[in-house]
Amino acid sequence: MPGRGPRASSRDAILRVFAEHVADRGYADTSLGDVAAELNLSKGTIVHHFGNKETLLREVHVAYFARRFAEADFVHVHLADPVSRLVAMIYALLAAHRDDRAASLACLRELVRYFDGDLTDYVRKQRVRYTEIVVDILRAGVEQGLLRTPDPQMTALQVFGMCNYAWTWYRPDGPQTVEDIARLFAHDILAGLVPRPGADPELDELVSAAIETVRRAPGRSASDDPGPDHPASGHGAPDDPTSENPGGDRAEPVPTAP
Amino acid sequence: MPGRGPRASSRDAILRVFAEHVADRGYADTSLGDVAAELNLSKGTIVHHFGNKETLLREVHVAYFARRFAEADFVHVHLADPVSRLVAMIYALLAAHRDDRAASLACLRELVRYFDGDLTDYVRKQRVRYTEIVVDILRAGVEQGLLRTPDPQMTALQVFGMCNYAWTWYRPDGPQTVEDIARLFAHDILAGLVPRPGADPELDELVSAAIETVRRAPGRSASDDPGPDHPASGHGAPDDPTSENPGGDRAEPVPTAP
DNA sequence: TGTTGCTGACCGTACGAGCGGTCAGTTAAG
DNA sequence: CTTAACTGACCGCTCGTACGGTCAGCAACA
Repeated sequence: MPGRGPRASSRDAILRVFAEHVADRGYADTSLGDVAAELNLSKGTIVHHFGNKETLLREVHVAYFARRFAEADFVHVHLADPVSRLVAMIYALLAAHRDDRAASLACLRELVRYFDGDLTDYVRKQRVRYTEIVVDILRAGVEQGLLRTPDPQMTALQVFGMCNYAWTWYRPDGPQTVEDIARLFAHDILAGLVPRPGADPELDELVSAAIETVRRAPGRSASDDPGPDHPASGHGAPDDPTSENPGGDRAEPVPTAP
Repeated sequence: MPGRGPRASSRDAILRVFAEHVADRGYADTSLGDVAAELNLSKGTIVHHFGNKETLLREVHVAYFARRFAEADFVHVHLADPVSRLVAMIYALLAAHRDDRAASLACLRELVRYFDGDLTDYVRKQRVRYTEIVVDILRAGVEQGLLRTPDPQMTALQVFGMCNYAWTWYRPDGPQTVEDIARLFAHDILAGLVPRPGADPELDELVSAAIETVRRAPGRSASDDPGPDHPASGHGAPDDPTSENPGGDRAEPVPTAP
């Protein structure tokens, strides 16, 4: 127990346990009382720190996407060609299931809560921005003749689906490692399931190399590593979390996924 | 209002409205009182018919899978080769988002409730069986040299993911039709995103033909058509819904998805 | 050095709303 | 008359939230 620590802020701990509960039970079935009890805190303390339950979920979500954006930045810095970047994004999305489990599941389970304007527009912007990163990769690949798709937006949703749906079946102690899964998914979607005579072995190497690049990224494997302070570089978070887009229209012209 | 109809069983109406509420709000946030009010019924009536809330969800789930199994039967009867069958299954899964919206969303949203033994083993068996249908198609394709994947089980999960995740972004009034989406997804996963010189145009025809076959299936377009009484043919439901597998182990060796 | 006063993390209780579920009774069809 | 759909009041419970109060640490001041 924190034992009324000397200014020991319980914020992070509350956020962590709350995310775990949401990941395991879902938002509606997560009780603040249970979270408080697990931390030997009073329910009132949680309210003191965050105000209400919804804010907790929002903070989990914002932090999760900050980590994903930092990851995307890393990918763009260390990998140049669109195909490698796409593989890396697939791997990153799948690896989050293992390395950022609680937040990943919490966000994916409760994803639908961000549709009806329940949560801040900032969260919506994060989702749109993240989707655009992958769409841009696909579009660049098509322009360079390295990829082929008549609708990058739609294909991005396909990629998000095959990765994000993993939360329903992926288990860290399963037979396949995340790297195995990423390699298979990337190969399937890049080379296709229909075999062709002139299948180039270079593709397998490219896939493995891209995965390895991200896997060896600094600040990995430490599961409770909150990641670098996500410097506001290329794909940094849009605007500011505190500013409530005034008069922002609720219409969502382009579907987003992650 | 049904006006205390002549033996007019409200069962189906309750099930329908309940599924819609779960699809829109999720199971935990669905109130039996709200469902009853929408039907001008008393909450007690719902309990009278179904016993409790969990049973309602289970019945929605069982009915949903019965429809999917009937669909899979149709596919196997009318399409012979594994590639066409795979395309048809992709299309069927996507089309359910449009033609069987409420039940699809309800099942996909609350999918995770079937992991911890909350619901009957029968529901679990349905999921496993459905997964096996697609795995078998993939395996047959590999054996006949028409498909290539080192791990049919994993690839099946990939396919389920890209289809089922559509519930998070698909809107019936969106720019693309379900047929467009299915065609794109099928082509992407079959031919791959990396273009190859000798891309055969036959594949596009095969994809379109398979989709068209399922689209023209009898008993379609009538949205509230409960479908044929899913005759217990090849892929019929496993065992009996009422029999509670005694001593069934909770272990789920192979992950399932839909 | 002693004291004073402020800040903020934290507690404990209370409250009101809403939930799933119960049950005795009513109504109408067969 | 029997049966079953249905009602509406009711119970027990859980939850999010509100709020008054406690106490440790710290800084300013005498």
